Amino acid sequence: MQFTGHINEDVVMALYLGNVSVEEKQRIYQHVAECSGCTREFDLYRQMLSGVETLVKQMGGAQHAARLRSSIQGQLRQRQIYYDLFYHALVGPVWVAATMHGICMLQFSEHTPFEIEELLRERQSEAWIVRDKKAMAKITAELREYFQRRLEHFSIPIDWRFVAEGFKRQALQLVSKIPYGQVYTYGEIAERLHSPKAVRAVGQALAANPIPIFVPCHRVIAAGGKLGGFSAGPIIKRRLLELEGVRWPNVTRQMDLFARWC
DNA sequence: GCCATGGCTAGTA
DNA sequence: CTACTAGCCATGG
Repeated sequence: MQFTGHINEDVVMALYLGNVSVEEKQRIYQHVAECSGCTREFDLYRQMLSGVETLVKQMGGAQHAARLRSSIQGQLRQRQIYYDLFYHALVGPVWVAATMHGICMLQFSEHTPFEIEELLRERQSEAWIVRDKKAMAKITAELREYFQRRLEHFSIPIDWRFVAEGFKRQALQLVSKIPYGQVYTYGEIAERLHSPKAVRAVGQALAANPIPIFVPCHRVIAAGGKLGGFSAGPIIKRRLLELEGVRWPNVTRQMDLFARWC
């Protein structure tokens, strides 16, 4: 067993089974004490394992241990959220986070890792949150390609559990289908949600988009070719549209300059 | 339930 | 063109 810096299943299992040297054990415990993420995580593992012990005793055999172990690992994976920092000159620093179900958050502007973990924990209090460059590599790679204009469609699914059900989710799911480089107005989104007058509500829903870029709310603009708002500010919205090659009309031009879908 | 708040819009001046 | 309205409606306190 090699301790690589953070608590994971292998580390905990090794401790549990006694497969670590005394020095290594000390090193691990010291790290757990210093790293808030690991403290929390280690505690959860410990609770789980004590539960397992009880179960094993009750079931009267170690032969069940393997099955339980894999079942626990499955559950752990379900609660895991990985995150990492991405940077591009066009948008500055960006935090991205994902679960086993897909990408769940993208935050513009600078935050400390601690703040990002807080944000994630607000949305999923039971999550085990780990900064992991490797686990996020596919996502950051696709982002990089997107900003190099070499990628128009992300292959990573979206974890919709982080978006409230109902109108908000409907709006964002619809927006997620707008193709690269095309734009829609708030009114048109409202129409397609069968409540043509809910334009402001659409704005509210988009304002609460936890995953901009992946859910391309920047492709929704105001009526008459106006830019409309953006949670991270109009400059970034405009840059994203320009990156995607959207022809920017001045206000005198007609809406039909925009490409359409449907 | 009531009220305020928006990444809005269409109409009018 | 801009500026100001009065509607509108899903949320959150």
